[in-house]
Formats: sequence, structure tokens, C-alpha cells
Amino acid sequence: MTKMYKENSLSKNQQIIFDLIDKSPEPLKAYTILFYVQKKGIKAPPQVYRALDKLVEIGKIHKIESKNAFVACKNSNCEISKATAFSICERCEEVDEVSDTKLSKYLSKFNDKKGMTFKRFNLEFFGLCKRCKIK
Amino acid sequence: MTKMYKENSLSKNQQIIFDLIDKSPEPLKAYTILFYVQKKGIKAPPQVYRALDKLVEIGKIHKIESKNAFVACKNSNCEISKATAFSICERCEEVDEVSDTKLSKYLSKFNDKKGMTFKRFNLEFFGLCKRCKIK
DNA sequence: CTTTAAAATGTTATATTATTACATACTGTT
DNA sequence: AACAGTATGTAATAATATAACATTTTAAAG
Ligand SMILES: [Zn+2]
Ligand SMILES: [Zn+2]
Ligand SMILES: [Zn+2]
Ligand SMILES: [Zn+2]
Repeated sequence: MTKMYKENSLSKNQQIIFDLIDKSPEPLKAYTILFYVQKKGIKAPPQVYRALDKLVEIGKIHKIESKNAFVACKNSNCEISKATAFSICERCEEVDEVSDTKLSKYLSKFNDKKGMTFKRFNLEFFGLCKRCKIK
Repeated sequence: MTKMYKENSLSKNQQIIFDLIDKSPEPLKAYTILFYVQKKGIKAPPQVYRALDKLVEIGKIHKIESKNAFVACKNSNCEISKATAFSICERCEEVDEVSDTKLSKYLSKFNDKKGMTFKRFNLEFFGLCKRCKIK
């Protein structure tokens, strides 16, 4: 028989790394994470990258591709990272997850002219945040 | 007086690297480019990255962030890389620039709830291309 | 409780991607 | 010719990510 394994619970390293990212007000890079978790016994890059891979896979975090950095998912509705969108301030580097049902639906239904079937998308908007616009 | 410099023409290294990317049927990575252009006298990473930066800046090429690779712009209408969208096959890795005026307009007009003003976006769709769907 | 497959961990080394820093040369305007 | 801006050449290094392999933990199944 093929065994069924439990979902929903994180392993030790995954939990440590998720907690760190979840508490961070800004996206964290892999080696920044490594630096912070060394006191908890996570000493080498593969340990960090493995946890990150898993957390991305299960949708607890997302990767901001243009910054090689990771944020915790703040939406419950971007199921398993299939539909992600972020706003990125080019000045202060603030990153927020865009939570817009219409946008998400619009893009999830999008079909291109060449007959591709899309399973997933990632959208990154760049501009100036409210605060940086004023300055 | 502030000098006016010529636009529209590429420097030697920029032209060599643009030609290579433009002819390539697939996105090229920086070190792949470096390998190919060494016979033309471009020997070191900074030479490649500088040309890439410039070409991205003027909109002749785009960076596929999820692959750290570069493609030539096939649209004339994504002026200076302000509005880019790509379809990426997860199986054969084929990448195409999505050229859809409606999509582009929809996203260019998108305003988020936190008062950010967007200047630019990059969208990457993932899925299976026509050929890979059949298999 | 024992066996077992899957998942996770620990560790060393290495590969890949990108930038810093500094010296020099080219380009086109004044 | 002088100048400012742009581009180039080169060496060194930083930052990001993966390969490979040994070991341990987890929890379902028997
Ligand atoms: Zn999310
Ligand atoms: Zn800002
Ligand atoms: Zn384009
Ligand atoms: Zn394909």
C-alpha cells in the first residue's frame, strides 16, 4: 500500500524558518535566514534551502523572484501558491502581497493564444508606495 | 548645457550580446552568454552583465526572473519593459512573451488598495505548452 | 511492537549567478 | 582641444543555490 503521510504540520527546521519569515516585516533572503537560525542549530545552506523549498511547495511562503527573497503568505486564498501577486516599492523596497480576488480570477482564467494551459502565475508590480510618493 | 547623447544605437558589446539573445530560440543565462561571446573578445562577467543591464533598461531584452535568463523583446508595444508577461512551460522550459493588449491594459491600470502607484509589472505564467500537454 | 517507506536532517564540497573596484578608452558635443 | 558621459577591460570577490552522500526521524501498516 502507498502510505499516507500527515499534512499540515511542519518539521523542526521548517517551523523555525517559517516563524522567522512570518515575523519579519520584510522579505528575507536565504543567507540572512541562515545567519539568524544558526543559533538554533541550522548551520548549512542546504538545510535552509530545503525548508524554503518545502514551505513554498505547501504555500506557507512565497518567493519574490525579482529579489531572491521570501515572505510568508498573508492570504488564505492563494491556495498553494498557484496565484501570487506582489507590490514592490522601488525606493524603500517594501513588499506586500496583493490580495485582489478579481485580479486573481482574471489571471487564473487567462488563456494565451498559443494554446497553453496555465496552472500557476506570479505577478510582481513595481512602483512607489504611499510614503515614498510623498517624499 | 546638458549634452544630448545618441539613442537607438548599441555599443559593440551590447550589439554582440543582443544579437546572440535575439537569435536564440530560448532564454539565455549570463554565463551561457559569456561562453558564447568569448570568441568575440568578451571575457569577463561584468562585461556581460553591463550589456545585459543596459539592454534591459532600454527594453531590447527582458529578464525572466524565475529563470535568471534573458530573452529579446518580441513586442514593439511593451515600451521599455514597463509591462511584461511570459508563458513558461514547466516541462520543456519553452518561454514565450505574451502579447495581449487587453491583459497589458488591465494590469497597467491596476491600482492596489494601499495607494501604491505602479510604473511597471512583470508577470510569469507557468503551465504546459501545447506540445507537452499531448504527451 | 516491529517493519518499512517516506520525509527530514547533517555535513562537506562545489556550482551558479552577480557585483565591487579601479584603470583605461571611446564617443560625440561644445 | 577640452569635456562629460558612456563604455570597456580586468582581477578579485560576494551572493545565491545545488550535488552528493551518510544518517536519523516519522508515522503508517502489518
Ligand atoms: Zn499568498
Ligand atoms: Zn516605499
Ligand atoms: Zn517585450
Ligand atoms: Zn512544453
